[in-house]
Amino acid sequence: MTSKKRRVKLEDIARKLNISIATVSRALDENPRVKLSTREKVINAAKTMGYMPNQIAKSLSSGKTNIIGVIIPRYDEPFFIEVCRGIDNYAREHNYKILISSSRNSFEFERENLISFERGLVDGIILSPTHETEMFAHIKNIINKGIPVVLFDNIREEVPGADHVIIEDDKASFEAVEFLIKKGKTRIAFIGGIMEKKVFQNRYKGYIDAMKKYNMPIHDDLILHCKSLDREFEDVEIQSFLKGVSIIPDAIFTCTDNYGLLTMKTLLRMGYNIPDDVAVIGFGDLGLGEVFVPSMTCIAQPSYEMGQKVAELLINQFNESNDVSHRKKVVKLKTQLVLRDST
Amino acid sequence: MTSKKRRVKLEDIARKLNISIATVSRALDENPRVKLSTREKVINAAKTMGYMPNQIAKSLSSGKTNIIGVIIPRYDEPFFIEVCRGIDNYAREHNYKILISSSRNSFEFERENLISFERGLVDGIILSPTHETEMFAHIKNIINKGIPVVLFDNIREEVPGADHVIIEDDKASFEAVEFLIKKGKTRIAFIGGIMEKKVFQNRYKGYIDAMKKYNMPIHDDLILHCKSLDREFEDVEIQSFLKGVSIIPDAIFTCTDNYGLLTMKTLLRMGYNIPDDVAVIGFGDLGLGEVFVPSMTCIAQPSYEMGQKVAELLINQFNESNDVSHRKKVVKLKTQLVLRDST
DNA sequence: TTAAAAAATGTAAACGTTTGTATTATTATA
DNA sequence: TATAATAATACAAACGTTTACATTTTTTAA
Repeated sequence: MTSKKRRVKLEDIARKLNISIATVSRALDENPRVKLSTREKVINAAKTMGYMPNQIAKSLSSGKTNIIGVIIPRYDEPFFIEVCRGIDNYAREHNYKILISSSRNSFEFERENLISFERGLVDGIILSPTHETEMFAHIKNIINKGIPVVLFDNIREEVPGADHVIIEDDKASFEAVEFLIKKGKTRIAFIGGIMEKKVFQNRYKGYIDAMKKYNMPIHDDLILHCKSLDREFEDVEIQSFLKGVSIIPDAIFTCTDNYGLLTMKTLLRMGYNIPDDVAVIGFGDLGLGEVFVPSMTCIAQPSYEMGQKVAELLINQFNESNDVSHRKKVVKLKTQLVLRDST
Repeated sequence: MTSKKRRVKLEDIARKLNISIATVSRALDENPRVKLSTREKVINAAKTMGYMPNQIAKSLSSGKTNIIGVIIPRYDEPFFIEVCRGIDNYAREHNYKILISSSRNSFEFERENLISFERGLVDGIILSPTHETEMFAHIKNIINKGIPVVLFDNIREEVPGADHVIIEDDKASFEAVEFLIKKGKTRIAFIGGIMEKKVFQNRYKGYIDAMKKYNMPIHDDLILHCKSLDREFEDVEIQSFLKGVSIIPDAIFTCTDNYGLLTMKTLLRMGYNIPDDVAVIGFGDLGLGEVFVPSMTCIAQPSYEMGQKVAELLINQFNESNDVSHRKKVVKLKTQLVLRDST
């Protein structure tokens, strides 16, 4: 039990059975070209000797690693985790593993991650660009090298040769705001995120569109574009917004579950009643909205399904001919307004 | 732009510059054995030709993949994500990537994942065993093959040859319950998880120890071992527990943030005042406790640090001599009781 | 019982690196 | 200016597979 236990490899089995490596390899593959009795001998020997194929050698030989690279802007956002869960699930069913890395909301990290994926470790890449990502050269580069790419969530610009999966953000928030208006709310505030993010642009657009359509006055005072990329500062920002607002809103449409929860928290602490004084809507619906008291009305985003879809598109690319020319599918996923006590 | 763009490899550079592959390889390594002028030529050529090293070939040749395999019981638990974030962070700083997979709370999946990691894809493994994991043969097996292993969180049995990182669960919950007692609470309920999980055993132990030490009556009626492994059913279980309880508790010690939040939610809906009627403590402190109204007192677990520690131990193992004999460090991390409005 | 066909196995190149050792080119030394 | 020492480079094996093609063995048919 002390010794240098070398991995057993095909050669060892071959030597033991006095046959060639090729035959061993084929036997373990259940290749009918090798006689049944030999196959059985090999499989037995492999088992008793504790053979485990070397994935790296396999990959080098086959040119496939069966690994999918995933780049998300951050880990501490349930949305991304949920998407990853969806990816993982679909991928595993199709015999792929996923290698996740975070770009930490930084374009530079995103680029680095992408480059590190260029080294042949992954068969394809799933990427959710950061808000800083304005240039797409690094992505196009990867695609030009023939590596399949699927983008999701925050897509500022369609990248030729990649597939895209997005949510109908504008439509979703339009509907949410419309719902508030129809409830009779007239002073509807908006809390969104950095406008560098396409998703926040779209959610803002939906808000504005709905307000305009119903001829509601739009007060700049009632609009906050949260700049923080960090839980703690989001809280600070929202608090000071709510405390400093000149007109008291009777509803607040919020672009994130977390914004929604923070908003409700602050409102409650300030002594407002939800939903009677102020109604609140969140975006995402990743579990917490249901637990809060009062529970939070949310736009439910199909995050898990998004992950599955994204993985499906990528794996389809693997199986397509390498004809890059006519890819670029854009899949839009639908949301749903889930009504709860906060409205 | 149509064509089969083959990856450029060392050979291509070598041919172009009319030198040997070995020299190219060494030049790119900045190996002083190759003349400075040659090095520069090679590096330039590599850049202009768009050379990217092939990670797989490198790994095969070097016997190192620089990938760490991580197995967690589930994705949708902020604790595990936070640990992964810690691992990822430390790993990246030391030039490792992480490959996460979920055992989905199933021993069988855990085993499968472990086996798939035996195929040489990862240099070492970080594992948090599921509650179903009673046998450790599969882990010992891996260790016997010389693959470094670090275990964390839910460790039922110390595995020789592996490092362990745990939290002082019993101590933490003892302190929390003691705190409640000193606050004058007398009917302290306990809500924990499946007793197959060591962490829940320990947290229960801490509760019992504290109650005994202060001669508090222990009512079985006030104790719930939640069996669900699923958010939705946790809610159902806790609700029916709270609604069916014969004595109204004046405090509830809870073994999870989520249990705590669900408890608070149900109590509030039932019309109780927190903390005046009932105080509540959660375990974990992964962000939500702060947002809830009232905010939740929690035992703060150093999850991120746990991840870092675990990664550190693994990477240390990589650098040690392969002398398996005297490994098996057990690192215990401290918790902290964070006081908020729910107590 | 032998030639042809089919089945089983073997040989060797390939995947893209790294690296120990051998070889060649350059410089220093006498 | 020949030679020893050193610097620079090249050769080839190794990492553990897969697989096209070659070879050997077995079976079939005449």
